[in-house]
Amino acid sequence: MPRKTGYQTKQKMQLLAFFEAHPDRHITAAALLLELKRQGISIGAATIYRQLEKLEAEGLVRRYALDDRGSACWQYTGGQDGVCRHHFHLKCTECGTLFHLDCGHLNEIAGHVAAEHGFRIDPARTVFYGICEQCRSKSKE
Amino acid sequence: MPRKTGYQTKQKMQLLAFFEAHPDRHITAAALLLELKRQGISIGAATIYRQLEKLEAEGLVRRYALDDRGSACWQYTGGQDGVCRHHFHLKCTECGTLFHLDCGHLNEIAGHVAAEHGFRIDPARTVFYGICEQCRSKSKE
DNA sequence: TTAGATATGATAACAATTATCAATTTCAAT
DNA sequence: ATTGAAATTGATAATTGTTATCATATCTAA
Repeated sequence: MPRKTGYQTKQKMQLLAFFEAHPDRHITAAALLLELKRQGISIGAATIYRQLEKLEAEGLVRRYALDDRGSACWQYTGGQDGVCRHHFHLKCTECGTLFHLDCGHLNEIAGHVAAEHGFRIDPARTVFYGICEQCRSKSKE
Repeated sequence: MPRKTGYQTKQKMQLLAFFEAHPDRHITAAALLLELKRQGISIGAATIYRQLEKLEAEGLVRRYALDDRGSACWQYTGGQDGVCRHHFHLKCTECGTLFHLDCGHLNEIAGHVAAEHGFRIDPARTVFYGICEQCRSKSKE
C-alpha cells in the first residue's frame, strides 16, 4: 500500500530546523542553500527546491513572488496560523525592503472585495509595491 | 553632441501601432512577437524586449509581473494618465485571469497607507492574488 | 533484515530574459 | 543627395531561476 507521509530525512529536518530558528525571515532558495552549506550541512539545490515545494504543500512554509524578475522568497509559517497568513506585505521598489503590514483597516478590504467584487483575496500572497518613507525622503534631497 | 531622443525605427513604430490598436490588452513579450510576425512584420525577440524597456521608461507602456513564475505582461498606457494607472488588479491563481478593479473604496487604501504607514503604494504595479467567483463555484461542485 | 517506496544530488533541460557584436538604419549636417 | 557618427537591429550566446532525469542512497514497515 502507498505511504501517506513522506520519509523523515536528514535534509528535510535540517531545513525545518533552519526555518524554526528564523521564523520571521524571508529567504530565497539560493540564500538558503548558502546558509545551510555554511553550517556544514550537505544539501543540494534540487533538494532545497523540492523540499520547499513539499513544505508549502504541508502548509509549513509560504512562497512569495517578490521581485518583478529574480527569485521567489520563502518564509516559515509553522502551520495554519502562520505568522504572515493574515496580513499584507509592502515591498519598496527602490531599496527592495519587505515590510509587514498588519492593519485592521486594510484587512477589511479582503472582506469588501469578496462581498462586492466576488473575488476571494489571499492577503498573504499579495504584495503591494511602492516607495517606503526612507527612500522617499532620500529622493527629495 | 549627443542626441536626446532615440531614432524612429520601423520596429518601434510597429510595436506602438500594435499597442494603440489594443489599448486594454495585457500581453507577454512572447505573444507580442508571435502577433507581430503573424502580421508579416519582421522583428526579433531581442528588439521586443529592448523596445518594451524603452517604452516603459518613456511611460507609454507598463510592466506587470503577473505570474509567480512565467513571463511578465505588458500593457499600453499612452502616457502619464494611462488606463491602468490608478486602479488595482486581481489575478486568479486558479484560472490565471486578470481582472481590473476600479473601486473608490479600494482606491482610498493608497491614501490610508501613505498617511498611516508612510508608504506610497503604486496601485498600478500591485496585483492582488486570490480566487475568482467562477473558480470558487466550480471547486464547490 | 529486507524489500519497496521515497529522497538525494549531480547534471541536463528549460524558459524568460539580457548581453554581445557585426551589420544595418537613422538623421543631422554638409 | 551624400556622409558619417550614433542608435538600432537581429541572430546567437550567455545568464538566471527553476524543474526534470536518473542512478544511488536512505528510510521504514513488516
